[in-house]
Amino acid sequence: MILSTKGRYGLKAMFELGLHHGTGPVPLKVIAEKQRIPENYLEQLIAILRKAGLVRSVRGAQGGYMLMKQPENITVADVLLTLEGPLAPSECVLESESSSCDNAEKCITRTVWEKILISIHDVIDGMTLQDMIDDHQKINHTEENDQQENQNVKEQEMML
Amino acid sequence: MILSTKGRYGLKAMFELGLHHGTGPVPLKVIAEKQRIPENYLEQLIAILRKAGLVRSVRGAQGGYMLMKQPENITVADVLLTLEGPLAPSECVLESESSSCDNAEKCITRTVWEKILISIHDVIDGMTLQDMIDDHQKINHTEENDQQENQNVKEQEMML
DNA sequence: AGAATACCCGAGTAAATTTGTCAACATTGG
DNA sequence: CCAATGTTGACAAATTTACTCGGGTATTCT
Ligand code: FES
Ligand code: FES
Repeated sequence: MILSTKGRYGLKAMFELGLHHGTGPVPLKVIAEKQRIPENYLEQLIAILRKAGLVRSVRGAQGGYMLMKQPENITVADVLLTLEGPLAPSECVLESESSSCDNAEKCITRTVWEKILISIHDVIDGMTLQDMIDDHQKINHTEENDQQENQNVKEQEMML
Repeated sequence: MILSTKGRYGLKAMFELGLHHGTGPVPLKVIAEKQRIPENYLEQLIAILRKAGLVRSVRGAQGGYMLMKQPENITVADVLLTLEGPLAPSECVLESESSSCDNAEKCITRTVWEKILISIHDVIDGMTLQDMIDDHQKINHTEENDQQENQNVKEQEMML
């Protein structure tokens, strides 16, 4: 398994915030309950997201968290990279440390890691919270008005 | 970082075996030295690969390891999945346990993990050891002589 | 003002995983 | 036989994960 609970919980939490976007702050307890995340743990995760500028907080009674930007301007990559760090399969495909491996120019496995990295980023860079919300709406009730470009949905059953 | 050293060392080792394919068994010590892998550790890894039917061993003096199949019939996925287990970003996209998550109908993050999984498999299923060997030959021919300071940062930009 | 609500922060920690190391043994070639 | 090499299982340090806990601070409601 690739991701830790940080990334998984974090994306769930951000999605939950996206659902309530524009309707005031959402208390941590609500996020934790709805997405079934240990509240004390989520506290830590959302602190990271806050410091990264993805969410902002409102203190005091009736406070909570809200998205800092519009859901269409927050990508899955923003969330996952913030919480998990680089999703590179190996050190040598990180920008930070390009000289960690000794014979990088001859190491052919490096090109494998690069291709995996690019492939992952194709997915997570190209998907925003708004895309997730749209998918969710479409699944929950498939009537409604909106007829816009079907960009990436491929009608796979989401079970149940 | 996604992969552990198991997968990284393992793919290096398999690549090394691919280079020597058809020329008799390669001792563990040679693989370890050429790919700079702790020999005692590689011992464990190659045992896994042997049990998975990817390599076979020749005991005794002048013994060593060799690929069980042709390099073009061994994919990167074969190696990585053997050593790392499923590369799924989350439990819920494993065939083994599809009902592990309780409210899968509301969970839109699952589709994200599915897309990442598919994307990774597009890469690793479609690449064989022979592909890696071919790439290696090509690189050695083009920059045969000198060891230049290469900036691979350019390739990072491609992933957008 | 005072109480309730809710974020903020740093410590601690048990369990799991990773990344090896080591020793004894089995097999083969010369 | 002897040396080279694979086979196996045990052990363990270091790191990471996935939390828990306790006190502190800011804000709002009455
Ligand atoms: S593993 Fe990093 S360059 Fe080969
Ligand atoms: S995380 Fe598994 S279904 Fe949502």
